[in-house]
Amino acid sequence: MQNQNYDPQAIEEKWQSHWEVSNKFLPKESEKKFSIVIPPPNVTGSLHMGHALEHSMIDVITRMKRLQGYETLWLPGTDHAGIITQLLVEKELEENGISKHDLGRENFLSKVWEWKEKSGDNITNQMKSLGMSCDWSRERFTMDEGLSEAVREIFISLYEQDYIYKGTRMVNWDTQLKSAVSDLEVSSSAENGKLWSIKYKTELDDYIVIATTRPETLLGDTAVAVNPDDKRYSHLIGKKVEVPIVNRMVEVIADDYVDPEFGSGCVKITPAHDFNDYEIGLRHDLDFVRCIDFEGNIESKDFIPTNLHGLNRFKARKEIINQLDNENLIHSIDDHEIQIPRGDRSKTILEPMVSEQWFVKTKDLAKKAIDVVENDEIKYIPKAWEKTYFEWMYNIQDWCISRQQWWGHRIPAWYDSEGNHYVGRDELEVRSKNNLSEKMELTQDEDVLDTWFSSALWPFSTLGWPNDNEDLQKYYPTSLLVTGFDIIFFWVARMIMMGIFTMNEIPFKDILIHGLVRDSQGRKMSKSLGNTLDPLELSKKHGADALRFSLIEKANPGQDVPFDEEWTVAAKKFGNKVWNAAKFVHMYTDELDSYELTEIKCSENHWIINRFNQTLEEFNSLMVTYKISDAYKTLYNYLWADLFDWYFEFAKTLMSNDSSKEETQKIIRHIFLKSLTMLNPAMPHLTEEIWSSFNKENLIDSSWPELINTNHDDDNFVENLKEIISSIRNFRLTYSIKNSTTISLFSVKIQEDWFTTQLSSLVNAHIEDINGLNNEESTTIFQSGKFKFEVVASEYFDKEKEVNRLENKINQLQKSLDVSKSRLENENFMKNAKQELIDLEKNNLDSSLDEISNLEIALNSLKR
RNA sequence: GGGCGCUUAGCUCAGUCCGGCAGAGCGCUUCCCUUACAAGGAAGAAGUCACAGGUUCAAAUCCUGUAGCGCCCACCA
Repeated sequence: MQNQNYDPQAIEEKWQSHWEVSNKFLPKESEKKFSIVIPPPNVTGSLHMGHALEHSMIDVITRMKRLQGYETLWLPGTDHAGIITQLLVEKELEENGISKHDLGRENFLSKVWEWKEKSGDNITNQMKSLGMSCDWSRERFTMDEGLSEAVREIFISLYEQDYIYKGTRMVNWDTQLKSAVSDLEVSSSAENGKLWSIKYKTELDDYIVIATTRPETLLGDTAVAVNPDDKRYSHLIGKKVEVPIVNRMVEVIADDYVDPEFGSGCVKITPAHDFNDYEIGLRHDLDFVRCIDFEGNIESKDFIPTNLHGLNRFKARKEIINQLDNENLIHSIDDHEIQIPRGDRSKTILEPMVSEQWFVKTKDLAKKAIDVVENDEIKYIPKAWEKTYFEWMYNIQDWCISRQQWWGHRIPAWYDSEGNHYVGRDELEVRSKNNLSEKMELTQDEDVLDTWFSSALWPFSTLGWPNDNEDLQKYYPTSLLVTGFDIIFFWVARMIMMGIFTMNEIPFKDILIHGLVRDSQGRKMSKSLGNTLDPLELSKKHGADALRFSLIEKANPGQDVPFDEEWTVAAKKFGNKVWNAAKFVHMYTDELDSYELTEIKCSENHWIINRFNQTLEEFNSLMVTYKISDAYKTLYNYLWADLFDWYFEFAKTLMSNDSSKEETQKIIRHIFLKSLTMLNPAMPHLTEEIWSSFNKENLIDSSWPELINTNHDDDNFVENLKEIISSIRNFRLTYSIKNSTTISLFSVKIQEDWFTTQLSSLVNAHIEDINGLNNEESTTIFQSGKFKFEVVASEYFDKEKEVNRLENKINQLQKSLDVSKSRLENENFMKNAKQELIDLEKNNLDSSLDEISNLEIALNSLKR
């Protein structure tokens, strides 16, 4: 027997440890497989609302599949999150006055590992406390031995098949991290800046004006470009101009890139510090003169005035402007909105920098990854995201995978003293493969790989690749990926490419894209706005089940979730309702020895079975398209309105009668427990606890409901009954007739027994034959379908008010009647509409006419 | 500059693919402590389906355009 009150805290931890200890989350052998890998959270992070949403969605699907008899694996794990984690540890060290260079690489890394060990369990424990049904025995970490081996193997085979190359390229350089970052890790924002127009002397003893937003880069100018069709400057093409301050003579070149309409139509070209200029530099074979170093300071080179040496690039800008001004070389200064590229992690302004990096050639890999989505082997849900995916994939750039960091997978490449590189599993292998003498000194590449490189391997590396094992056979490709749209490029696209490259098979079939959790006003949750909510706190306050349900109830594909704590409060009330419903079922049914269903006779029981079946069917079909929110809203409405509000009341009547008692006891118990099973994936603790008060085995080991056989068509009689009950209750309210007052209802003929029994018991009425009614009495009428009841006016109500009520009712019916009438009289409608629809209108016409005429009779009797 | 999405009740959203009398939850109003549940029950009120045209017997739904909001991508110095 269950406790008196619903207390989530009292039951949730108990079941979490029970499930885990008794290995309930391990896959159970079955023909049908369902596997999913978690989008690995950062190992040092803690759970936020986005995680809670994502994990709740995954867990609902996972638990449903488990109940449906699939061999179900949800594989958890965490990501080493290279840059963020390193920054975090560096920051902590700095607070103690230690820099990572003081420690050196080895010592620093052991500090990071310490940190990882310390906080690594944090997020998994938080997941456990929300009841996530991951197979924790298979938990992985992107830097553990197996996954590191996978990274090495794939780096090597990509390299050997020419998909990885090392090259000197223009990259986005983060001067704080002192590392290259990929194009994707750059966010541009429009900011107010200046456009400086600067005079460059020409060899014709004249000057031209060039416009720039970054005057400090003129130190590295190696050309000035104009549009080839620009008549104003055609005489200068091929001539020299002098770059101020460094007094370098550079050529005026013609390039289509230059827009003659913008600024003066002349552009300074700095091939070493601008992406466009870099391209132009390549096209025109210009010199690449670096004038800013990797820390963002001006280089101390001979051609640069010494007062600028080592100066930070922004200070240098001021200094250069001053100097130009002194030399009278500033033509004008205008306000100008500029796009400032910042690093996602450090938030500092990035510097385009030419440097030597490792790249993945993506064109061919992307081609295959596009094909599998185009031919529907992989489906995005919602489908609209496929367009975004295609757009990026068609224009994909080579992927810069090296990072000048310490925390991460070190690049498996070694250099000899001449700078030649050799790729291999380790130094020994490199030597033997390349016939290098043992005397030759080799040093390993200092850099590590982009974190997303190891994440891209996640769907198979976590299953044990490169070892060909049972898990890989069974669970690859995985069934589903649930993730946010913000990492489609970072992660999803790359997993598809790497999955196909490595396994020759797609990594997952469906990609379910969820939305963002926002605050109740629809704003993004952010620390700076102070509108973040802590899922753990919410769970503590209202229960994990309530938190899960409040998220699930809003979680349709692609849909943002505007979250309000009220939703969680409401979900807890729902849990309480279910709890009390369970008590009710116990109270009325525990006395039976067997709950085996037998023949079903009662209309109300047929009705609830039909409602259950409809709900189950709708739920199942919504879940096929991952409309989790709609599925659970459907279940919620059915449970609360149909089962608890209506059916439980009907059942009380049925169970007070010996002839229908046992049948109803069986049905109510059966339906309740089946419905509870459907709720289980969303509210696992509550349902498991309730289940345990009815059954010996666990709900998690039970199975998903099937449709219940009923030989009875769904007639409308119970709906008629509900309608009449509602209108009589309305009638009571209108005339303040106390519930304790028994109303006398007169029926034309004594209606079916079950109907009148329910009616009289639910609205406290006494039902009599119409013959007992004095013809002179004014009456009012309640009708639905074939069921009709009259009530004597003088006993209960005010005639005038009732005339009003009836007239309103007639008006309503009349409107509907008019619609049907006009349609049926419309030749074109009769010609074109489906027969079904015509029949529907005819039926409506008939029933409306009938009801109206009955209401009019009552109306007349009142007006007498 | 390109691309995508959204606009339906006070709030959050279904419904739009495939046209057939506008739906749900929350909130709101009134009544009710009736032995599962007041964390509850009952009954209500509430919408020019953003706007303007068009197609159709029939449009929230299809077509064209407009406006507002949001997001993504992009090198105009």
